[in-house]
Amino acid sequence: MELDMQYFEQMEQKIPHGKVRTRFAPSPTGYMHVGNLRTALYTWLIARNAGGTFILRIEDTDQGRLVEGAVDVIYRTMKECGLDHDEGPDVGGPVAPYIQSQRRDTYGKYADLLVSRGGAYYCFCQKTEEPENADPKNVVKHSCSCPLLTEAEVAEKKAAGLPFVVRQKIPTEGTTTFRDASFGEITVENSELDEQVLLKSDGLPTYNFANVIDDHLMGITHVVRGSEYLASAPKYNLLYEGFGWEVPTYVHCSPVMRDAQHKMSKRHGDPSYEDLIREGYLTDAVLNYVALLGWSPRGELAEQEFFSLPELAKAFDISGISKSPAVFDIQKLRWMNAEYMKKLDPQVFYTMAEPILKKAIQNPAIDLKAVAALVQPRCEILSDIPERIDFLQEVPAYDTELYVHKKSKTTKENSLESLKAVYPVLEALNEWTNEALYATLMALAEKMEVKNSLILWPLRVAVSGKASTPGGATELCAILGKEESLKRIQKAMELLA
RNA sequence: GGCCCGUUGGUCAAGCGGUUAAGACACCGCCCUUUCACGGCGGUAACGGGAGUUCGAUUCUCCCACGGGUCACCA
Repeated sequence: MELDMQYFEQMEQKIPHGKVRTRFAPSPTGYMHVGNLRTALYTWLIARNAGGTFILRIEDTDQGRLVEGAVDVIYRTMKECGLDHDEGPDVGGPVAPYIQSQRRDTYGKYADLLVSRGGAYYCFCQKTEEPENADPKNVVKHSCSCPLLTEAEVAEKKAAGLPFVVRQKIPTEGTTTFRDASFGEITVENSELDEQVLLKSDGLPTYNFANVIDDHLMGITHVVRGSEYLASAPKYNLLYEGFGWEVPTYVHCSPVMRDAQHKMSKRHGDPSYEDLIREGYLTDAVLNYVALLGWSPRGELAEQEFFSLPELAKAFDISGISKSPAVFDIQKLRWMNAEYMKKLDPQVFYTMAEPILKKAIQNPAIDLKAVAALVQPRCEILSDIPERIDFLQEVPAYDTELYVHKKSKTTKENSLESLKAVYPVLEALNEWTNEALYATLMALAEKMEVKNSLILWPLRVAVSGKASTPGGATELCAILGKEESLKRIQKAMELLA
């Protein structure tokens, strides 16, 4: 077999050296898992922290799983999150192409190279049947006589058009050791390692092979990935050794769990990044939360909870990555999201809330900006808004028991009396602002010699029909306007009578 | 089942041989108050178990238990 050594030389020459280079290499599934997002974030952070290069590579070697438009989801998500890449399919780069399906020839050539170096062999055996139904207690490693085939026999079979795969050759004795940046040194017996397929019969590489080739040819210095690959890492090391290449730094990350024993999964209805955004979470909050889910800052920053992306880039260090799986706590994310919402510039918040407000409130007399200001500190996620403000559109049917409040010492009876006293006073009020309303009602309370709450509680219930509202009685009246407020008080009095 | 990895309160976690074992979310209580919320203050709650090593182990070693990962021509 003839090998084009010049080709390999050319490829080697393209590889950039001397700088940290990381890559996020998703396979296009159509959505971004929270775990994936975290891996992408960490990978980006390692590059940015070191002033290195961040690369986006698409791993689409499984032709049976192609999903329409899935690559766009990746671009959009990365962009939205601010995880910009320096090299990738869309922006190009020195080691293009960045889509694995377009690198098909490369893998084939390197597979041949590895065979010639004794690290792999052509295998003409039949496809392994139904791995899912196999008895896990009785798994057998692949073993066949194909490695014994002479070069002439191989050429003959190939010429005859027999389908074949390329399999990795594993030493029968000894051990293989590799080092992971967070897990440390791990050693396994070579006899435990399977002679895995590197090149499939369709000519495309398996993930295991494509990764090693691409990571090397792209000059990747830090390989960041999920810990599910920890067990196969020794095989990658053998591959690097087989080629005579330098092994990159591995950074394996433990999974994000939905509970103590299950990973987050789309199948179980756990939210993906897009789902969270659709539910009204803020990208920055999600990123902040996810960053701290499995990583924590050291030293001075150990107490800090809020990090912007640049702050994370500055603070990030691999040693802070946790080895054990972390349970995703939506409650804490909600809290963090609420904190981000509160800090938002009111104008920005309004822009985000506007479509929701418009949908919930059709009454043109209501100032949506005022509503936004009221609701901003009182919702944890954007989608909380409708239920908080629906009463502005229409008073919901409510139980008059709402008027009974121990702390305010209100009863249905004294509430009715309060409202009766309030109505004419407000009817006579011309300046319809929160301040004027407040001052007026305070004066009324003083005159009647009752506690503020005896007046304000019934009024708030009367205009909202709710036990809990964003803002107090006078704020609500101010927003509703005089006519609507009086109408609602009138109705409430009828209800109480 | 083999191999690999992990194990600090309900959750995220700090700790890297000597600490009253941080902090955050959640929960509970109190205060503030124009309800709820916000805010302030405080509280409940943890080193999986057993042997070592050591003057001293949450920190180091080993065993066990539990949990996870992996064992595909999927990534």
